[in-house]
Amino acid sequence: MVSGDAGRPVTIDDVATQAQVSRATVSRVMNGLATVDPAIAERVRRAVELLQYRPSETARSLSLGRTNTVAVLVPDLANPMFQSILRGVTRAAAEDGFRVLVGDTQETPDAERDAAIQARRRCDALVLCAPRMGETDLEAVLAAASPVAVVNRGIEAGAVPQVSMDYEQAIGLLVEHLVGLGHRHLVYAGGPPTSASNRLRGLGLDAALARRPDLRIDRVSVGSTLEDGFASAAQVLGTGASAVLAFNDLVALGLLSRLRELDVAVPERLSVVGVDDIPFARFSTPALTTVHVPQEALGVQAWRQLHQVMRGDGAPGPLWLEGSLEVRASTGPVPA
Amino acid sequence: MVSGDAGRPVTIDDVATQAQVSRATVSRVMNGLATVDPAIAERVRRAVELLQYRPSETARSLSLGRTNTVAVLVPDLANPMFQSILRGVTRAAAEDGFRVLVGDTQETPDAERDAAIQARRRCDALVLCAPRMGETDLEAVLAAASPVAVVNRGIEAGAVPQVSMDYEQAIGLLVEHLVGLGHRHLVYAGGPPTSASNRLRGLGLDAALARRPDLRIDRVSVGSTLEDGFASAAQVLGTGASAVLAFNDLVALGLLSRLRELDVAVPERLSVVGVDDIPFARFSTPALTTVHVPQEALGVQAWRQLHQVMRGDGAPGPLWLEGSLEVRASTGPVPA
DNA sequence: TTGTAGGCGTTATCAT
DNA sequence: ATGATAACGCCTACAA
Repeated sequence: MVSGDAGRPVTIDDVATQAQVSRATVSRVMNGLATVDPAIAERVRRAVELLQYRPSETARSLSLGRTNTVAVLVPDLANPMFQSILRGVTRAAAEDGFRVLVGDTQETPDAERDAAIQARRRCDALVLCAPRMGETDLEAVLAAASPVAVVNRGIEAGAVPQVSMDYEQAIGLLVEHLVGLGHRHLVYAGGPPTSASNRLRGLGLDAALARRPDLRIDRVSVGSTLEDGFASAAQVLGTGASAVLAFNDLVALGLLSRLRELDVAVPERLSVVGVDDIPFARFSTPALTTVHVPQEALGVQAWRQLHQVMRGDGAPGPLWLEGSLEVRASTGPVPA
Repeated sequence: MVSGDAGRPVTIDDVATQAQVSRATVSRVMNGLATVDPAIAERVRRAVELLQYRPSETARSLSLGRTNTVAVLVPDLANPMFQSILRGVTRAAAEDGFRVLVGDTQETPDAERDAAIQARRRCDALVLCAPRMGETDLEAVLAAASPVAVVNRGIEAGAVPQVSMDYEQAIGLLVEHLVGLGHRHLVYAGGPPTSASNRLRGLGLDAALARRPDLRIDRVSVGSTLEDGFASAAQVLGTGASAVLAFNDLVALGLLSRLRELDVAVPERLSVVGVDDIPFARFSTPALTTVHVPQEALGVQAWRQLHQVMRGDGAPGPLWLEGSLEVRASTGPVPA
């Protein structure tokens, strides 16, 4: 696709002619293959330089049967979470000489299946981030688009590489922290009902309740954005809880903003925690207590697992990444 | 790359055999080309369905001479600005049937040139976001990788599609706003010296000074991140200015966080403004006065211009997008 | 309307 | 060590 001065792309044939050798030799030089007479190799290199020859990746792909490209499909490119995962995959894949083709399904589960199959036609592998599609479609995609790695959607299938954040554990850390501060009545400001990661958080709450029967945890459905958090204040305060577990940091920060408007002192009257540890969490007022989630690592590990499968080194088991508690100023002792 | 049950990818030949027709006919049916006998077309479609045939995009690309893919190169995938641009390009390009290959040069100007040429080999076009490379390299890339669109780097070259944010105008809006509140001594917390957009902001300051000779604007070099803003408090306060213009919202919010720790009342003692209107600007304490920048539109317009050139409809002139003032709570009258 | 054959640019096999 | 030649999978004149 890169053209010379004439406008017509310069091909391997042009170089061969210029250097007075065969295409095969040019190819060998370009790929550093086999042993080529140094003098001839030099002649070829000069011709390459002279003509500004760049091999066609498309032709190479066709001949080699691989594109050295991996597709990453996310539900929403605007979500900081998926941006981080995308960055992780991009950087990790680059280390192995792979490029990334990005697809954004814009939160329309119906489009995911086709988008996945479609993306896969041009790439050697696929990373599926938090797919929203149904179980049946997902299985079909996993079969049709293999090799595929799945991020943040716990699935049963054994042979497919997958890496997920252990939100159940994350919630456990937060509940323990709050309990340690004396809180006994909590409220969970939940995320999208269809989200697999929201389900995991719910399991974390269940586990916490099982451990501490004296605990009360109300659950309200809020959403996943700053706006959702902002709008949830009344609902959250209505429960009378002394601490709120937000679905994520965005919700927590949105809520914090509204609480300040309402003159609800945090953490004196209400403790607030989030999940993710996005960069802003440290800079809010008050700074947000949260669980640090290695988002970019999710992408990195997804690629590593995928690459392992592509090399034929067998399928690794599901990988669960754990978070760590970041105690900041938004949590404090339960009000007397 | 999608394989049938046998493991071997199913090709157009397999379908032709199955449907008892020639490859050409299968191709025609797949592309809805020409007029094919309905009965035969149906036979082909059944064969396609039966064999789960998916044409090889690679082979199509080689034959057609285009990939229907555009590369987007950004200095840093972690920067919210570039994420928005990427999203804009991805969505706009998708409407025209194009996919996006993303590249992250990780803020290493030396890597940009090769990355650009490299990315372009697999794609039909290239979007260069705020390239950090030198003028010479840039011109070389523009020539070698055409068609290229450039975002947020004002360049002289006339024929290349480019769209940039008019930061000069943005700064003008902010200065006028502050002047209207009575401020006469401002400080600019500047961004990276090599950044073209930082230079534009400087021009905005110059223009404002030209309009209002009674104004004093100190300039300090701060950076572009939350951390940079946080760390700049002493430097900023040291100037004695009554209002600070931050390079962007990140810097402004980081500064806000630190000012709160220092018990410097905003806006009572110091007014603070940013640039970008990132989602958080609305939710900080106090909410940040800033200029709304249509970041995603930058990406959308870049694609539109690029696509126009690719269609041979001629090169559009440079496009400058303008921001709009968002007055919030972080600015107020100059202290008595 | 359908089929035949050549070409897209590269790599890889096999002679030489 | 080098050069023909045949893939790779698809599209598209051109011929029938």
